[in-house]
Amino acid sequence: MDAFFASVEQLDDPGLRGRCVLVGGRSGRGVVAAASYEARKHGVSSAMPMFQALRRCPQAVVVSPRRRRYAEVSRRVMEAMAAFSPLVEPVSIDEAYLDVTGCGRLHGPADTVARAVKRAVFDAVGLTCSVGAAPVRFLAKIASDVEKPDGLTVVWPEQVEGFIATLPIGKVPGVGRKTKEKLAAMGVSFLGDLRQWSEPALTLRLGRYGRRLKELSRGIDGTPVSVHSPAKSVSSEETFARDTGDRLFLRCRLLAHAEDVARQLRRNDLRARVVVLKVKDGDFTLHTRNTTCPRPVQTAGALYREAAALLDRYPLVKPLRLIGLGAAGLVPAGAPVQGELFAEAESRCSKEWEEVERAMDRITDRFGRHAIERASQASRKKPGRPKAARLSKGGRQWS
DNA sequence: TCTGGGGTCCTAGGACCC
DNA sequence: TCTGGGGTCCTAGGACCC
Repeated sequence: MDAFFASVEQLDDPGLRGRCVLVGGRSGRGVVAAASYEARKHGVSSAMPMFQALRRCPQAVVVSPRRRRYAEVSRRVMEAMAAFSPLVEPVSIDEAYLDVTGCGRLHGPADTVARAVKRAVFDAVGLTCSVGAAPVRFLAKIASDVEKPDGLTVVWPEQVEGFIATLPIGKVPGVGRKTKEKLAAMGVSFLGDLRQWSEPALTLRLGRYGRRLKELSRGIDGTPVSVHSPAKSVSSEETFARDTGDRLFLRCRLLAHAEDVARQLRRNDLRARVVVLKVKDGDFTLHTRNTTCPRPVQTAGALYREAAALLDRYPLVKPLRLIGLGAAGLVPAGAPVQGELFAEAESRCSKEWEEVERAMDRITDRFGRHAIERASQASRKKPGRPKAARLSKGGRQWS
């Protein structure tokens, strides 16, 4: 999709059409999640710090992201694509691969299909997208980027060799800043340049990815378009308005993230074997600490206990910029557990807490995010001492 | 005035097992 | 008699993607 989040905002609010729109946090420490094409003309791009973007484009309207809305539009886009082939692989909220191998008799040649897909997407959601078509997956992706917005680029089989010969190496998916630097030092500027290099030489310098690049340079990409890929991890994190070393505050935020992650686990009927604590120092160095649980956990309480223990063992030499909690080693919630090996009482206790948290989900779904909170979470959005928990007289507002 | 949040995959060392 | 070979799991960091 073209400038997806920004385009959705312009779609929903006609007052934003034709204007510079930046979607992202406005807290001073945020970055641009999406910039409308009007804003891009002023040198703004996504992932740019918001303050920089606003310096380049002071007239821009900053809009907070509405993830739910984008997810809804995304779902309809994916459905529109599914009409062409059962093989649709969403790779992110605004991008998907479509395998139309063997659909020629039904839909016609590649450019015809591509045009039809663009039309179907526009009819479904009223937004433009850019489509790339090629004999192999990675070239289709690169092609989709050639002409934007509202682009359509086909790399026909007989064009593949020429396309690769002059393709800047940095355009290849997986070649980022570091790899590009390494390759530049080797005298490689275009994907085609890799033809001079032997696979062992590339593997020596780039590891497993060297072999992959060698194949790509020959136009070979065996990666299939696969529909089903279950999540391997879920997480929740936040960057603070100001760096902090306040352990009480950090623990409190950790609990909030534990609740968020637990909600995701429940929604997807999963448990986690691994709990990850993520912290970023004021100087941007990132650290993770993880622990493998004796049996998979699902409740916020259990996630929090593990993460808090990791945090307690983490020496806070410098104040932290970010804290996050992740869950990995995901297993289906119904998967068998060697329950008998654990104390009966402990098992019953965690079962009861799972029930409590599911009840909290139902209340949250119905009455909103802050309809119910743990007492320890009330009034704890900033560093400092917690205020006392309270219960209002009518009993309608619980903290 | 200060660089998000959510992911995936790879690497590498150490513990441990047979 | 101075220490193999193959495997898995765990942990931490890093590159990369949208």
